Amino acid sequence: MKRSETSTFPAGSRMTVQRRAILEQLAGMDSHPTAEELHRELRRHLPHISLGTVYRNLDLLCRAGAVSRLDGNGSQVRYDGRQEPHLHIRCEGCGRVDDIPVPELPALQRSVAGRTDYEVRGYSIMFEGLCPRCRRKQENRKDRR
Amino acid sequence: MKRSETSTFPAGSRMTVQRRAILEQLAGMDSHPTAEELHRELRRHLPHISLGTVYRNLDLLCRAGAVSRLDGNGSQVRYDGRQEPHLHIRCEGCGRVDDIPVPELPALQRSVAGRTDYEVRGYSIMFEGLCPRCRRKQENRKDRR
DNA sequence: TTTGATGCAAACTTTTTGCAGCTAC
DNA sequence: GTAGCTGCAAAAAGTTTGCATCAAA
Repeated sequence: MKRSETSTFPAGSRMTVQRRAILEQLAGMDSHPTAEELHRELRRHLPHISLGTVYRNLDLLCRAGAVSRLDGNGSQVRYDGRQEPHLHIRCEGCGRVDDIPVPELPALQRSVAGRTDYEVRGYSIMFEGLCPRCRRKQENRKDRR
Repeated sequence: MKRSETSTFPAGSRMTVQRRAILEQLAGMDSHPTAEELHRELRRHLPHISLGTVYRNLDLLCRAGAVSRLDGNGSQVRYDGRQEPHLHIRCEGCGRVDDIPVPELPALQRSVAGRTDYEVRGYSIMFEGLCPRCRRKQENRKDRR
């Protein structure tokens, strides 16, 4: 989710080896990993890091505004370390999620704020479609028939 | 999720008492119920309808395009029977989800389609904020301090 | 030294699934 | 009569949590 407000890292929290690794791993991946994917990658250098620790840190980082949570049609939540306003598109074929930068998002947010009595704080936009690779696969399947 | 394509009800599927009830119940609720809320309501007239049946039907109706699935920051999925292009806003205080009609959505979809190699099929937009009631609650809490 | 964080495993919540019997067509 | 659908219950999938121990500040 994109947040309009700026938020601070929780006071009194400690920078542990695991927390730093999670932050760096997230920053270094341009995909949008699930907690389990992240855990699998992290274990290559920290073989004993637990899935619970990954979840606890992701939760803390989300609340701190350093990471956003991408819920979508999948069953698992995905996490995103980027902060600039952008939206997401999920492939219905393989489940991958890509970023799309779109300049009209701030205008959309203003428009929404003007049409509701809610205090608008942020948003999460997920498009759905077929990625180029899955499009090709589908074409091939059609041709074979 | 809003779909751009028109979709047909699955061929060979049967209109059972339970399926009709689910469709009618969804159409009659302007909230966006979870599977469990729907199940609870449905049981008032069909005391033996099972949660599994509700899930199976919601899944079928989603694939048919008659219903859309609202994933958001909550743990449970919510379902929406409306078909016109609109977006959603979830209250961070109480979890309720409201609709907001926004005229710029088709333009946004065109813009996205022009910026990606995906075949764009639909979208799901969730804003986050505080509903008027929860805003008031928060104000009161501040005043008391 | 203090207390926030971790690893582990168990618990929990939500959703899916197998199966025998039922019913729409 | 056929095969799609149902209720029930068990299983699966994903996430959270309790607790003893560890380690950052």
